[in-house]
Amino acid sequence: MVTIADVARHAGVAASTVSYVLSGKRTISTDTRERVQRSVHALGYRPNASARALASQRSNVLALVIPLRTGMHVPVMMQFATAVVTTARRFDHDVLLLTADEGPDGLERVAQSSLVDALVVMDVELHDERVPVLRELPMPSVLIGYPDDADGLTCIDLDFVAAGAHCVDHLADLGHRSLALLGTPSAVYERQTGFAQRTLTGFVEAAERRGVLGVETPCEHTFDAILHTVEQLLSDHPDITGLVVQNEPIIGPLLDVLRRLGRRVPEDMSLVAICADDVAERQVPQLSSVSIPAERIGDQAVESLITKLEGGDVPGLTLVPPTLTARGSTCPHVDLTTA
Amino acid sequence: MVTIADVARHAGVAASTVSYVLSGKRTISTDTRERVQRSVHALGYRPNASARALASQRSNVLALVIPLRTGMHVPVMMQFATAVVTTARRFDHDVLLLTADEGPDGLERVAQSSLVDALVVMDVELHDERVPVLRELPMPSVLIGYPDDADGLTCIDLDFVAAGAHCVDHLADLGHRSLALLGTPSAVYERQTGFAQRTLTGFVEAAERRGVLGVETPCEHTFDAILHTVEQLLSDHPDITGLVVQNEPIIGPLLDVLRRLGRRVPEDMSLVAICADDVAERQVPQLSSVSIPAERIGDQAVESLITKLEGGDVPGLTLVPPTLTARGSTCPHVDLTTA
DNA sequence: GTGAAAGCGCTAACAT
DNA sequence: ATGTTAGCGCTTTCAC
Repeated sequence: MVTIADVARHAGVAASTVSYVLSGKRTISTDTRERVQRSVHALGYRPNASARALASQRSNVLALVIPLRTGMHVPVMMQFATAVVTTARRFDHDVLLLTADEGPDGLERVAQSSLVDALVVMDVELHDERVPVLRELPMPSVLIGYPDDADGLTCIDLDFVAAGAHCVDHLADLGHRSLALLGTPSAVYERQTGFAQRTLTGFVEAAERRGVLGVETPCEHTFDAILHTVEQLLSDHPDITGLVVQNEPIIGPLLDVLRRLGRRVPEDMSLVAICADDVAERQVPQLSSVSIPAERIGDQAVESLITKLEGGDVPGLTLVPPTLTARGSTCPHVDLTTA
Repeated sequence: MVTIADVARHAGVAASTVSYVLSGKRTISTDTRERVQRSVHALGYRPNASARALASQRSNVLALVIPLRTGMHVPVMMQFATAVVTTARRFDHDVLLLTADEGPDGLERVAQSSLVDALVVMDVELHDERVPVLRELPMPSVLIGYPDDADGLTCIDLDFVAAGAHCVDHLADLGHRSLALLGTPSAVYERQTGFAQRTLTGFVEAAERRGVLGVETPCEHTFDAILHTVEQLLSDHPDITGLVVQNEPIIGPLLDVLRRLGRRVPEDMSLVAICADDVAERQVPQLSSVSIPAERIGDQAVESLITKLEGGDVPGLTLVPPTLTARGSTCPHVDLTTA
């Protein structure tokens, strides 16, 4: 292994000079700088990460805590993780992957041991036991999603309230008067994950504001559950012509179910999904949807973290505005009673 | 920050004694050990990771290199990553996440700087430019998938040749005489990713061995492409009654296409998929499938790596045997010409 | 503009 | 069974 001392010797300078050439924290004469750079190249020198971290009190590593439960929003999570890594690299940082099942202790472990300089925590629940830990940690963190009490934290999330409302507005604009939200499995609501709750809030409020019927039901992932849920829904509320779906894995089967029940999309039933764009585009017909801008959120999270590491200020809560893309699964409602 | 010196002072011993209590590399009297452990607890001591790494020449971090292109086998990759992290933690290691777009340089960077002790590289192609780099790196690595020239490397993969053959055997056993393999998009074959090629090999060889027709076609992900591909296939080979699908995202739409073409599954067309179990189980009918044991492969990869780190020997190539689960999408072929 | 030297917090010989 | 000490390779004062 080639060390900084080897480079210094090769270039005929002191080790500290090599260090300063590399960090740029001191003005160096063009002559020495080039000589050092040549030596660095010639010897193939790579600074030792641990030595650097030990001396500088900075590991240049960020922790990314991802939920372990699979099946939730897997493709979105991947996009997100990819964005975090890519952006971290832009700022010369690496990413340590933690699964949420290590719990609060895991955060403490990597933080207290100075393995990482800062943390990105995904899938934050309304009453998340990691939140108090994060507050006490001697390093910055950014949460994706936000807890009930977000005081003193930095949180970034899609504005799910607005997302729910957008779906209602889109359908109401098209003349639909009776809408239903087909949500995540009830376990997700019970876990009090913020996003499901907040979408529901936006949906209900917007329905009220627009004066349309807005009913809501959770939905499990099995085909039978979907079939039963939809049948029940349509028998309880036969007037429903607009469906909002926030439950990525059921989207495919749901289209089957509607077909099987004799409801054409969009002629008999308009459908808006809250899901990744590529999922929406893969369906037949392509779905009108509010997409999850995972990449944008990931970028934002890392940028905020870097800002905080450099002593800068960032907003406590950043809500990324949702955008709705109209595709083939929604169309104007034809009111048969007045037509 | 509380250091090992603080703990030593608190317990009235030398710093090295604290170190040895923590590592267990020396026999310590019960008395001192307990005293030290109490001090560790009392002060909330956490060894500094960089200092430890610098002194011991071991970071206790593994690199996990995941493909950046999304949409391929995202859920499988997630399972895999999760398994790697979980198993790494069992061996007291952490996982640094790298995206494949850093290329060979990325591997060199984290290895040469001693950021990591070893690497797991996913999605290895037949002629992978990272392979020569890995060979020269001063640390162990494990590849998921395997390149053309696997000499001196440690590779783990599902036995895709056997997977392709299993599908043929299953269908041939049910009396089907004309089979087709609906493969990945042609770009995947062109990239020379091993798994697609090898499945094809197993499929073709088994078809020959069993004396049945075995044709093959790549398939893109759009609905129109699927429709067109299947129509073409059935018009070229009207006798086909058995389909093997290795292309996870098209599975849902494919069932639609068959329905639209008036082929019932399994009565008119038996279908075997090579995909994750949960995907197979979510379809209607549930699909007979060869699953990708991502968790098992991830475990295996980390275990091999740890063995190598400890100086142990591991096989150059580990092929995980595939298992076929028969579900509702395959049934015996009724030969109308002889019946 | 550059060098010398003192740590950063830990591990692992080398002592006893 | 435990203590002493010399690094690990780098950053960053302090000194000139």
